[in-house]
Order: sequence, then C-alpha cells, then structure tokens
Amino acid sequence: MSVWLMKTEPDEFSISDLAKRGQENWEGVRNFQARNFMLTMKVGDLVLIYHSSCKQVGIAGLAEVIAEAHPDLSSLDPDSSYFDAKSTPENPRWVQVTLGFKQAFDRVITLAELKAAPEMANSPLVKKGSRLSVMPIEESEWAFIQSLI
DNA sequence: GCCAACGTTGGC
DNA sequence: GCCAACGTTGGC
Repeated sequence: MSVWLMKTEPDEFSISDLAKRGQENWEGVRNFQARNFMLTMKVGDLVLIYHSSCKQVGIAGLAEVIAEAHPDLSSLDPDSSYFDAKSTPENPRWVQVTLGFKQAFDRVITLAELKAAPEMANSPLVKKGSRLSVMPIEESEWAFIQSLI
C-alpha cells in the first residue's frame, strides 16, 4: 500500500464535499508528472487531501483509491474547463482516479507546521516553488503525519 | 491582489 | 533543440 497526497482548492471541492458525496472522480489533473503518479495508484492506496489557495492551507483529511486510473473524459468535452484539444477518444491524454472518503481530520495540518518539520524536509510539498499537485508520501512522512492527527 | 516560480508553447 | 513569451499555480 502506498500513500499519496493530492491538492484541491476547497472552494471548488473540499474534504467535506468528499464526505458528503462518499466518493469522487478526481478529474482535471493536467500535469504530466502528476498524471504519471496517478497511473501507478492501486486500489486501497491512501490519499491525503490537501487544501490549497484558501484560508487554511494544509492537509485536511484522508481518502482511499477505490478505482485505478481510467480516462478523464472531461478532457474530451469542449464545454469543460478541463478540455484539452490534444486529447482524443482513441488516445485520451489524461486520466482520473476515483477516491472514496475515509476521514476528515479534526484540524487542518497546516503547511506552516509541515514546513517547520525536519521529517518533511524532502517532500516536494514543502519545496519552494513546487507546484506538483499529486505526489507520493514516504513511509516516514506518513508516520509523522499520523502522529499529528 | 501580488508576484515568484514553474510548465508549456511555438518561432526560429 | 533552444529559449523567449505566455499562462498557471499557489503562498502570502
């Protein structure tokens, strides 16, 4: 089992939205590195849900992969803001995974405290200028994060 | 709203 | 294949 982190803007879709809906197709990822990580996700993998571009930036809860990578059809829809002309039905360029809700944390584990922790120093999450929206979480990092919940 | 840092595009 | 210009991300 692997652990991942995925970013979302809570104004668009938050951990409480996921709690309400139970599951969600994680569409709209348009970055190759992030996509390649999604391609390696397995059912049962855990996913930390990170809130970005908001008042309380940080890790807000936990989900699990309930369906592995499959074509992101929003890339084929001209009416979607996620439309990509270079994606075709024969060769869809982008994928989504389906996440199931597990837990909303009692508090947001803030970016500030993650930045301050030596345990997280190697994570792309705290690297200056990193905009990666899907990333793996190391076992040691996961252990540390669990200790904060 | 600002702006630094990044990824992508497209001309050459 | 280089690189300038552009659009986007995301913290503050």
